[in-house]
Formats: sequence, structure tokens, C-alpha cells
Amino acid sequence: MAETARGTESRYGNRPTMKDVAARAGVGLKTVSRVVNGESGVTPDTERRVQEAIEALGFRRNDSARVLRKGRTASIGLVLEDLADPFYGPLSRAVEEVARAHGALLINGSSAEDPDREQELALALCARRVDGLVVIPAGDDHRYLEPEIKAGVATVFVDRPAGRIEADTVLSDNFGGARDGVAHLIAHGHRRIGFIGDQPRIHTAAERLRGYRAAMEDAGLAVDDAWVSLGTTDAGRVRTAAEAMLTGPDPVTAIFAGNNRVTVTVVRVLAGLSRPVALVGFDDFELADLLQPGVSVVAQDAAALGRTAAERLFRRLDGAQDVAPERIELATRLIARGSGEVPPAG
Amino acid sequence: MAETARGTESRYGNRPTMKDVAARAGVGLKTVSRVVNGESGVTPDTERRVQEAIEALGFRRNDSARVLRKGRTASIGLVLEDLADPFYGPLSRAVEEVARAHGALLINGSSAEDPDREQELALALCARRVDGLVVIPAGDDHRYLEPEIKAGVATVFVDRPAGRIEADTVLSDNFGGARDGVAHLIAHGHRRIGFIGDQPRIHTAAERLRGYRAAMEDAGLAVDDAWVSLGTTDAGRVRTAAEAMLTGPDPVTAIFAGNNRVTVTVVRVLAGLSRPVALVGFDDFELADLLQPGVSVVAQDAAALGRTAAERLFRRLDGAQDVAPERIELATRLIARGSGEVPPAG
DNA sequence: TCCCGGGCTGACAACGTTGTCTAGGCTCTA
DNA sequence: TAGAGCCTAGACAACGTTGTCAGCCCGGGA
Repeated sequence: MAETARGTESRYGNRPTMKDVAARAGVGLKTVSRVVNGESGVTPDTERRVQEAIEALGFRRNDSARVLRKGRTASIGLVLEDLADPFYGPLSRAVEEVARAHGALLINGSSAEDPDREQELALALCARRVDGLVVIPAGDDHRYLEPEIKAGVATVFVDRPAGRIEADTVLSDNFGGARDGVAHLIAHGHRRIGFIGDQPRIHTAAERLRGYRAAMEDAGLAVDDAWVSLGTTDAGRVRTAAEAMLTGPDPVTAIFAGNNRVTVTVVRVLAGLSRPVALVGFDDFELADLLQPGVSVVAQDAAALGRTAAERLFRRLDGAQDVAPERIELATRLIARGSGEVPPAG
Repeated sequence: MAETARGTESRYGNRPTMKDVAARAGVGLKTVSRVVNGESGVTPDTERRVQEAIEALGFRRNDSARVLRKGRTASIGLVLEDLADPFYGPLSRAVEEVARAHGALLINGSSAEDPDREQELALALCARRVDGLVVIPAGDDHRYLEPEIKAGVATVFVDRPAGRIEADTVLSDNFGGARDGVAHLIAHGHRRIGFIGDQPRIHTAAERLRGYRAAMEDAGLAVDDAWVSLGTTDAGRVRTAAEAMLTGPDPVTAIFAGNNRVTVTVVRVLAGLSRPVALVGFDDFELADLLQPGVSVVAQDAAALGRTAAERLFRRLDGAQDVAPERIELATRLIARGSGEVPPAG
């Protein structure tokens, strides 16, 4: 009796299976399977009986078991930095739409910019046997994915390149975008331009810094070390860095901000200033046009990044397994809204 | 020979299984299982041999099969409206963090505000046998989830209540928040206050409208129908509605905006005006403090909504199945930044 | 009347893992 | 030295589904 109790209690909801449906409808197991999957070769009368049993029992096919049998899960994984970051929302959504168009479900997780957590998450997704993986890298060594890729998990990296392995990659043109943004400031008369960005170990940050230096060099302008601040994205440090380069012996008249979080903080700092300072930021953000002045930005298209990556992924899944890994770069767009066109003061 | 080829080719990457590992290590299948799961009762020497075989073959446990055997998937589903909406990013992230703390993976999908798609998505997640479901409803009839809930899928609704079924629900105090926001405008001298919100069939929109009316009534103020615009969230219509109520024979001196998208558009309209108009919006948004004037808002805590819902979910999963469904309301917070404290003109 | 073909249907194995149960070898004690 | 008891290890069934294959029934042609 104790055993019986445990038997029925073992899991809270003991869901009906095809076997239960078959028993109730008085048919064979396989017939239920056929009905559930809309296969042909079932008499209308039989089908009706099965349907009734399904309704009555509240049966729903167990896709876990199905997956085990079929080998494909019709799901893909997305590892990103932080879903709460407004840059990744549209990206994630774009990936989801492409997945949906291919009948696949999206499972996503945030790495919180922690390489270990990225790995943990990516491997957990592989253990779930996702068919493919879209990764926004937090770390710079992805050799841990090699066995998975070899085993057939299609993998595409987005926003930042893969580290130490060959794989499809979809990037924005960070170098070109930053160079254009800085050149824009130069074209408006600025000669002393500051750069505030993230740590150069992050590929995007390094590329943007390179773009900054290239634009300065192209214009024959020297860069004072005091104008460049790296590894600073949290508000406090950005504030300190901005104030420092604005008050030194050779103060900058314009700032190029390496990403949207930096830009927003710099806007706050500049708002407290009496003299006007020009600003161009990398990444667009909502309401940039409503500020006074509107914030000029180098915009990347997050949705396009996601869409391109996902499409590449499904192309691989649909048979193009042996195509060589490719690196796709998407153009950025300079949007002038006022802050980048402020002339140098003094 | 053709058969052999098909046998090995059938799926692109034929991943090694525990059986393969066992064969290579010269041990039994179950021993591999023990090593993989860190169970006790394996000689260090045996364990080493198994580990080597795992390395060599690039084995990774198939969680699909594991799930089938164990009955629990250690994953929960989240159905939300649109991941690209900045309100849902933090909410989703909060749910994810709670799930992670419970060792579960989050699978999420967007309903795109389409009831059919919400249902399709929720049922797909149930077919994957998620242990629980967090739903931000798009539709207003959730009876389709009854069999699932009965079968043991813990379900919590967030942001909007479930339709036609009993279930746990976590909401913001939309009524109280809107009432407070409007009362704030009244306290600053406004008598003619407009309301622009979404369709009242959406619960949150209806509650906020109710709050608006309550505040007006509490102050003994009549509401002119021309001051109330419903079912308008797209920029064009909001613009038209705002302009209409600002230019009528009895123009409003203040506007209460029913959600963040509306607020932003109204800010744009007001920016083009010469005379000052007061504004309070429901929902906070980034940079609201940087605008001129700063935008006063009734803020709801998206992360807290997600966290509360997820915690409730796991409490159910951890044994509290038979607790009666509950409705939890989280307080909102009025943040004064300037736009809501503008005195009435004229 | 018999045989054949085609349309339905169900029995059975397999997917990769884990729980149960039993076997064998070892140590320890009387 | 025998027996008890413990520790390690593996054989086997089961999870819920789908692919394969074989059997049944019915109608039509010889």
C-alpha cells in the first residue's frame, strides 16, 4: 500500500501519456502517435475516438521524449551579456523571430559578462541538445566549444569574435564607426578629442579605440595620453575620467564615448558644465534626440546583428555544414543630432 | 554498405553516449553515469579511467534523456509581450536570476501582444515539460492552461491578471499609482487634466484609467470626455490625441500618460509647445531625469515584479502545491523630476 | 473460389539516461 | 577460518515517444 501510494504520488502531476490515451480510446499506441502528428492513414472514426480521449485526459505530447527519439530539438540557444541591457533586447528579439520562422524555440541566458558563466551556460544549452548556439562572448577563449561544434552544434558569434577557435562571426564595423565618429568631430573643428571606453581586452572596445586613433592620425593630430580613459564604464569612474580630461592643462573640446552607458554618463557631466563640449557616442539610445542638444551617435543595428546571425545559423542547420566559417561586418550609421556639431570653445 | 553509411550518417554529429564512454573505459554503463553525476561509490582509479574516456570522446550528458527519466526538467518558461520593450528586459533578467539560483534554465518567448501566439508559446513550453510558467498575458482567456496547471505546471501571472482561471498573480498597484500621479498634478493646481492610455480591455490600462477618474472625483473635479483618449499607443495617434486635448475649447493644463511609450511621445509634443504643460507618466524610463524639464513618473519596479513572481513559482515547485492562488500587488513610487510640478498656465 | 494488393492498425525496438537490485570481493571479528 | 557486513560494479528495466515491420481485412480480378 505504501508502495502504491508512492507510485502514484511520485511526481505531483502524473500526466497522461499516449499509452493512456490509447487505452481509453481502445486503440494501439502507434495510432495515437499518428493522430497527434497528423500522419495519414487513420480512419476518420478512429481519429475521432482518439481526439476525444486526448481531450478527456488533457493529454499533451511530451517533447522531451520526442526529441530523444528524433535527434533534433527544434530549439536554439542564445548566450548574451545581459538581457536588461537595452542593446540586447532587440537583438534577442530578432533572433527569436528568425527561430520562430524556422519552427524553433529560443532558450536564452545571460552571462553577466562573466566568462565562466558564459561557458557554464553555453555547455548547459549543449547538454539540452539545442540544435544551434548564438553566442555574444564574454570570455576570449572558446576552445571549450570545440567538441560541441565538431558534434554538430551550429554556432555563430555575434557582436564580438570568438576566441581561439574558428567560427562564424557577425560584427558591427566598430573600427570604421568609431573612426567616422571621431572624424566627424574633427570636421567640426575639434583638435583635442577625448576617448572614454571599456577595457581593450574586449574586442569591440579595442576596435573603437583603434578607430579613434586612426581618425586622429589621419588628421595629423597627436593624442595626449590624458585624453584616453580605458576600462571605465561604471558611472562613477566615467564621471571622474570626463572631469579630468575637461579640466587638465590641455583640456579636450570634444569627447567620443565608447558605448551607450558611457555616453549617458558623459551627457550628465556635460549638463553640469557652463561651456559647451561636443559629444559623439557609440551606440544609439532611446530619447537621444530629445535631449538638449540631441546626442549625435554612431548607431549599430542590434536587430540586424541578431537577424543576420540567426539566419546564418539556420543556413548551416539546413545543410550548409561544411561551408568555411565566415566573418560578416555590418556597417554603422552616423546620426547627427546636435551634440556632435558643437564647435570647439576657446 | 549503403545501410552502414546511412547508419553513421543519419544525424550530422553522432555524439558519443555513456555506452561509448563505458566501452572505451572498459567499465559498465552505470559506472559512467555515477562518475558523470558525481555519485559516490567509485574507486578513484575507475573514476580516472572514465574521466579520460569522457575527455577523449568529448562526451556531454544528454539532458533530454535525463529529463525523460527524471521527470523534472529544471527549466521554467517565461511568456512575455516583447523582449525588445525596455520594461521587460529587467523583468526577464530578474526571473532568470531566481531560476539560476534554483538551478533552473529559463526559456522565454515573446507573444507580440497576440493572444493566439501567447497560447501557442505557452503550450509549446508545456510540451517541453517546463516545470513552471511565468506568463505576462496578452489574451484574456487562459482556460487553455487549466489541464496543464492541473497536471502540475506551476503557473504565475505577472503584470496583468489571468483571464477566467484562478492562478497566482503579481501586479503593480496600477490603480493606486495612477490615482497618486493624478492627485500630484491636482495638488500642483491643475483642474483640467488629460489622460492618454491603452485600450481598457487591457487590465493595466483599465486600472490606470480608473485611478485617474478616482483622483479627479476625490478632488471634486468633473472629467470632460474630450480629455480622455483610449486605445492609443502608437506615436501618430498619441500625437493627434495630445494636440486635440491641448487645443480644444477647454484645453487641459496637464496630461497623465498611461505608459512609457505614450509618455515619450507626449514629451515630444510638449517640446514643440510654447506654453508649459505639466506631465506625469506611468512607468519610469531611462534618461527621464535628463530631459528639460525632468519627467515626473509613477515608477513600477519591473525587476521586483519578475523576482516576486519567480520566487512564488519556485515556492510552489518546492512543495507548496496546495496553497490557494494569491494576488500580490506591489506598490508604485512617484518620482518628481519637474514636469509634474509645472503650475497650470493661464 | 482463390489470390493479390492496398489501406489501416498495432507490436516491438530503439533513442540515452537513471533507479533498483544483485553479485562479487574485500575487511573485520569471533 | 567462517560468517557478517560493507563497498564497488554492472545487468536490467523504465521514462514516452517514433520508425519499422508485419498482420489483418476488404474489394477486385482471374
